[in-house]
Amino acid sequence: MDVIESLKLNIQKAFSALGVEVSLNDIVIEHSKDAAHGDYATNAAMKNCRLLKMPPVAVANALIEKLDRNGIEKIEIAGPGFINFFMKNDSLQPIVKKIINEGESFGKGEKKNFKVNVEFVSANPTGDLHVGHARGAAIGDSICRIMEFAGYDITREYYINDAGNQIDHLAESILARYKELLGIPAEVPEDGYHGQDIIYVAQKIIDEVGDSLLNQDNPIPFLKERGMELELDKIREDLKTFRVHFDVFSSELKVRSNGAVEKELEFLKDHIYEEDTAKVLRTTDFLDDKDRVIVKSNGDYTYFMPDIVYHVNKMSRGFDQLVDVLGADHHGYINRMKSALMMHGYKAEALEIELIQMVRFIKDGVEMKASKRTGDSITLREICEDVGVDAMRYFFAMRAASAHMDFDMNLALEQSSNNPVYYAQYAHARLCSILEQGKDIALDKEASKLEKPSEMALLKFLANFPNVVNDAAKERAPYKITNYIHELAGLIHEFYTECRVIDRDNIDVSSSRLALCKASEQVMKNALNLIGVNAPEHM
RNA sequence: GCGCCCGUAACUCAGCUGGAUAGAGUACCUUCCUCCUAAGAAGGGAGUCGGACGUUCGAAUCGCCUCGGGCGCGCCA
Repeated sequence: MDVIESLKLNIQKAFSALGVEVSLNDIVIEHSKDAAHGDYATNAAMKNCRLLKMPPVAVANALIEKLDRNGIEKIEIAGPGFINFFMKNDSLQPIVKKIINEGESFGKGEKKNFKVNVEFVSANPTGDLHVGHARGAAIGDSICRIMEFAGYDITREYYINDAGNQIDHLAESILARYKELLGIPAEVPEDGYHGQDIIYVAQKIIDEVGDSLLNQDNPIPFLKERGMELELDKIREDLKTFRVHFDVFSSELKVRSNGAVEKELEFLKDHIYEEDTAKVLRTTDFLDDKDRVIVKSNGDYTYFMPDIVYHVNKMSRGFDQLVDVLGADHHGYINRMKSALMMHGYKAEALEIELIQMVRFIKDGVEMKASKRTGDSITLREICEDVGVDAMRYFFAMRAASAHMDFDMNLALEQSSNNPVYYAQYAHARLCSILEQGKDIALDKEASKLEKPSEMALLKFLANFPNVVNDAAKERAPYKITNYIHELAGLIHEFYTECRVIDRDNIDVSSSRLALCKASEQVMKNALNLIGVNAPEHM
């Protein structure tokens, strides 16, 4: 059991001895920010003073009379009623052994037997992934890594909107480029795609089938299918570079096949009314503030209709929860989709939507507008080449998804050494270097010689990693991992500065410190992996 | 007009299930490499936590109001 858990139990028992039962969840142990406040502190006395009908400080005094002093050096009452714990060194040292033994599993949560489907990116296969997709990809993938590590059963899913008319526009655009490349005058339609990648696709098709399409009455169906495949291939390639993989690619066409939409309409009929000749879904019966048209007067479906089918399809595959990672401009969509699922008897919580706020890319003080249509968008590929995948992923994982963010291109492009990702990676590389040089010295897994402030601070922080993982998973908040990484790097650098690790005249201490290096290196690597950033051994 | 997100140091942002002196990076100013990676460390200046009221032992954090910025509110996708 870790130190924090045992402190909680200790306090709970003390409350019992005073005749009050307090839930473990109501006892909060926090790391003291200031060393003068000890190693750990609790506000339990203040929080529960009403139960005992005594002033906070009196409760604190009564509590500490009842506390078990095992492993505790000193207990103090401070301020308005905080109880500060000063731990004995040997109650903090055992974490080193635990980390080294568990290795890359340290921090993993228990299997939760809870299946979650996370859908993210889902960019239309009509052009290269651009930089606007990057944040969603980085955060979506990090959420998956963190939740998986915390013990959830995760399926990563990409939804391909291959049924809409954007695929027609794609085919027409490719056809125009195809003709151009063959020397036949043609123009990309106004509402088509004007990006460079379309020319690439057209060339690829020429390589495959030559000019044979010119003789066909209607080459559009072929171009739709082949063009989409080629676009998807590029997207998969870019995602791979970005260290993102998907378990499932779902096709809208497939989801809609076999009359699935008609069946869904039939299922929903009690919630549908007609207005003129359109069909409207009464989502206001649930969470929405407005009813939604699902079948237009002309008989076409609105985009909402197949999306309902898709979400019901996902639920029917046995997931306990769906998570959609969407751009913040989709927030109006949350309640209508939840409402539709509730018509199927699912709880509102069955679907959670993670909104990703817009990123502004600033270069030379001017915002760069990324547009797929105009062709002058910045692609994910080129920015990864310039900035590097590590920096991109770290940067995006650094901020809460809900926060608007500015991406300073100049900083990212010109001064990569200023990027905080290097601070963390450098800490890792330093440790690796020391471990390499001290590899002939046996590690003292008991870490019995650790006592310096920077050593003890590091120990406490390492021990907290599993809690941080759990919290980040529960909140679907990768930035909490990134914050942890940053702070851990700081503690490692402080330790490095204060404590000379390899000292051939003092092998005992070296041995303990090397074990601490190993444990710190392991936790740093585990944490970086959760946000998809490499932990280099040399820099 | 209605709804969602945001407003914290010069800049970019943490901190928000209420807790001790509000933090980090960048930028600026001092120090520190005969010694395991100076892509580092130590220290300094920098704040009416947008504003007002309320809830209470205690509010950056919760509630209401208000101001400012972004985004939604289609028989578009």
